[in-house]
Amino acid sequence: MVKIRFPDGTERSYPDATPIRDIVDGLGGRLKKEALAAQVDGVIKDLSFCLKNDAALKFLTFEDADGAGVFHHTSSHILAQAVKRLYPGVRLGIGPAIKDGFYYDFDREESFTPEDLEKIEAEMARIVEEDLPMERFELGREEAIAFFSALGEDYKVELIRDLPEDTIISCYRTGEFVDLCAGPHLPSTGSVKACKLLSLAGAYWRGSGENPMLQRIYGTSFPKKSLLDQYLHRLEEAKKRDHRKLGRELDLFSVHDEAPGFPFLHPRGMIIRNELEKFWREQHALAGYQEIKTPIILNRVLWERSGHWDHYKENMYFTRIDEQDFAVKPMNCPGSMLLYRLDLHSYRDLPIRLAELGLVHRHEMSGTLHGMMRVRAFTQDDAHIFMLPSQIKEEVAAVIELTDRIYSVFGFDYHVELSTRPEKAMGSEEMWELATTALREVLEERGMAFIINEGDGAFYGPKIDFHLRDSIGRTWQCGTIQLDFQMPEKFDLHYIGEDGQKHRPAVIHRVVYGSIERFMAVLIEHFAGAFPAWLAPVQAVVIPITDRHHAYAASVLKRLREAGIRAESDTRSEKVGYKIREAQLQKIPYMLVVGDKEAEAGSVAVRERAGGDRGSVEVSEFINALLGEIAASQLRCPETTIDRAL
RNA sequence: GCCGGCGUAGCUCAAUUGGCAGAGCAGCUGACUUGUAAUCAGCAGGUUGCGGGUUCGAGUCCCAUCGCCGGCUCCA
Repeated sequence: MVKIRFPDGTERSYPDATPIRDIVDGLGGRLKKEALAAQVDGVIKDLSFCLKNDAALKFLTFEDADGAGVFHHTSSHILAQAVKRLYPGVRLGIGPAIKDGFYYDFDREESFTPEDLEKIEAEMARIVEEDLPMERFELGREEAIAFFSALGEDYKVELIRDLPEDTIISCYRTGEFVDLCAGPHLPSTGSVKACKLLSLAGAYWRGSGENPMLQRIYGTSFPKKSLLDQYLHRLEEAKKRDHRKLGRELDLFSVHDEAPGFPFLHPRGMIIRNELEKFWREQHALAGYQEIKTPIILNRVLWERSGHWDHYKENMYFTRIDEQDFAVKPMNCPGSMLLYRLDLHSYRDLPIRLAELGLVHRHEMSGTLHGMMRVRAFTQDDAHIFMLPSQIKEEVAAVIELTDRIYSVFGFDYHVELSTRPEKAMGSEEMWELATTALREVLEERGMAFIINEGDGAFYGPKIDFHLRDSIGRTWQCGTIQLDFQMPEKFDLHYIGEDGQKHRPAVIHRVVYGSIERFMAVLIEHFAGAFPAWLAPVQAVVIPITDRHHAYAASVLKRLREAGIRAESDTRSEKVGYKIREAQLQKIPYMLVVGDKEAEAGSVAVRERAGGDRGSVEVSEFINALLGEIAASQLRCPETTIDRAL
């Protein structure tokens, strides 16, 4: 007998080698129908898995992220099987579950077309209809290689050869189709009721540009058609928040064929940007930063010294001035280093925090450009912190706090990644180890969740990255904290220590917004264009009912503007409904309707963007309320910031 | 940069097997003087991304190029 413990704490005994499926069938209820797989002592297993030892057992349904993963993974096998049936010569790459779906990579001479996808979808439906059981079996290493070699599946053979020696090599069979796979899987193909292939894309084998490019088919699947429809609807809704669409509709920015990757900011977009910068300057002054500005074009010699010439040249733009080579800066650090080096620094002066809203240019590959999210010129809200080695952890922690505070004003959720030494790196292994450990310790001491991004550090040091989510769930790196022992060496920076000797300072490179352009893009999608009043390009619009109210409207507008409120008046000869509709579509926070009653009472009839008609109030009352709202929403001057600066 | 898809009026989209480039919204003009999400009428708007080719004839087919979209790679 084996003793099985369930999540609710109950325990039951079953005969040795009872398949999990029998247990769930015995329990009956909702789970009997919905269980897709199970966690045995935390390890995900097929329902056909036989329990031979005492264990904690948790059933997984589509509601569980792991359960959905199993469901999608099985869907990807069905996709591969359908493709093999329709196009027998195709060789298989890999086909994992991903967030909200799955993909499979195929190697085929001809390109798949959208029509092919329809055919494949239809064949997948047939495989689901056939309700083929998913049978797991294991092969020895040589057996497996022989098996997939015979099938001509060279990529699978390559995968097997690269598996660690002690790996159990398992395969799953559905009807005539067998795929190399660690599993687990659904018991059969029948439960994948609703399946949709979404897109087609090229993808390098094993993610390396050196390798051949395969054709990747993306899809998603659900246990019910209604869930699929819901998902597709959600996707449609999310696309309406796309910053490129809202940027045009709200007249915030544009991109032009004449300048790919270099967005133009319109007057309304500029207001948002200026508000962001204003807020940023306040926060950084409080946190003890000083602002500088360094040149955009600097001599080649500087870039050779900093290492950019060797490590970053392919991303840089160059020019010649008076027969000398210059480069347009892709980063702000070298300029900042020059400034630090200008003076002699005492250990008592450290840390020195030099902040710069620096415009950098990078030659990004054309295929990667994306609205304002990924561009070729952007402004980093940069800062370089020069400090004693003993101050590293404290300063890193302070930057994390500042970032968290600023993000929280916007209501962003974010996740954190720690990126380690890349292949093309400067400096010794020991230095990297030291720097990486310091960053890791700060994160751990603060109890922050983070994932490790192996080999993704900057060429001069490891980094902590803050990622924000766009409207359709893609994440974009915004804030980053990079620890650097290289630039101080390269630029021979030093400070005079207590002992009167020269010592090497450590440097942190950091950004909070990341790039103001990208941050604005994320912001637009986050608020779906409906900005809080402090950021809204137009905070209030006055709507006179008829021409005879224009004079009063003008007087209200004047008072609003004198109070520092960004306001406009809509004096077109249109009906109130028309003007309101327009203002709603422009997502203006407040609409102030003025007619006879208001003109007489010196009031405005307030309509809130979100809340609708709020009735009439005195003009001064409205102004005070709005100014109060603006001040409150920025949560300025929290005590912790002031403490730190002192 | 690579793979696939797409470029028609300011925006959203039509145009049959290759056969006269069109609609709504926005814009302009006029009328209407309006009380919380679209008043009516008229006018104007185009070298179909750009450049070649096939054809009696190309928005439509072919080639090349630029840009955009979705991915891959890379990155703030």
